[in-house]
Amino acid sequence: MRNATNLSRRERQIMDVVYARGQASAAQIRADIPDAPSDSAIRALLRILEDKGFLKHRVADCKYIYGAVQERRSAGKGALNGVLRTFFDGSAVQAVAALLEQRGAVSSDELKELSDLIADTRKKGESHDRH
Amino acid sequence: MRNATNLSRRERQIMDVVYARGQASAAQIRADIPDAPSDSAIRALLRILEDKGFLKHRVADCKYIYGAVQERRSAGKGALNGVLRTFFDGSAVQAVAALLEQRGAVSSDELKELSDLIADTRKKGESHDRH
DNA sequence: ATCAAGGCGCTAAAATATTAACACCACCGA
DNA sequence: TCGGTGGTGTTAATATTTTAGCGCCTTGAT
Repeated sequence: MRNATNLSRRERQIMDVVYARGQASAAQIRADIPDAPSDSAIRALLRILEDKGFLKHRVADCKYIYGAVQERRSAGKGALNGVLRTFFDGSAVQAVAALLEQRGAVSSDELKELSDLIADTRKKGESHDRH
Repeated sequence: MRNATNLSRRERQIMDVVYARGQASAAQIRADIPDAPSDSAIRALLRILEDKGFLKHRVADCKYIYGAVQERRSAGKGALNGVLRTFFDGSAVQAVAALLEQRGAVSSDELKELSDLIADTRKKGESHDRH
């Protein structure tokens, strides 16, 4: 019961909302879950997730504001790698291809950014090799 | 109880194995789950997933071989988009950046492929715009 | 001061998910 | 023929998850 793959359905829903929003109160989380249960049910889950070490809270304006313990970007990398492993044979190229083939999913501005990003990375890789 | 986000923990583990392998027997699935329960437990889950419409099976060599109903690539796109939404503000660029910044995650050959892929996509986008 | 509203934790009940035990069948080798 | 092995389904027990109810506290308005 340590890593994120062992979360129950409701626990996952809540973690997803917290990550998507950055941080959130119980009421906000409830609002973002389509078939959400009662307020106290949400709060019970929040306490459980805090016990398990996935969430932490701070008090602001007399409310608990919850945030994830693991950084968003780091959790995102983990999730991304999981998807790559399960659906794309671990291949970033295949995954990006799938993304690009969805018409309109990536704008031409974004394509330019991607292009630059990869060019930069290649440049750095070369200099690193030389070194 | 219709879409993939509503699966229980075991159900998810099994679907992941099936997608990762393409198709699998009960025994193979069991082998790929680290803390797997008994054989009959796995088979019970498999029948449940089939009832729910996520899996189908065929008989080969006196065994049931399970495969996903939704195509791998399509399910992969769904999963990818979910991760983008939750962790990367829906931005493909951010996600690819996260991927690239993991040292060694993407080889220089792969970088070249990505570069070509994006160049192609940009080219097609242009011609489509003109049309 | 009193009352309502909104937040919180605790707890036990209800609902689900997970599991193993058992029964059945086909095949194979002794 | 007679086990043993390796498949399968069904079922009922067990464990976990999910939930609402209740009581407490604080705040703000009457």
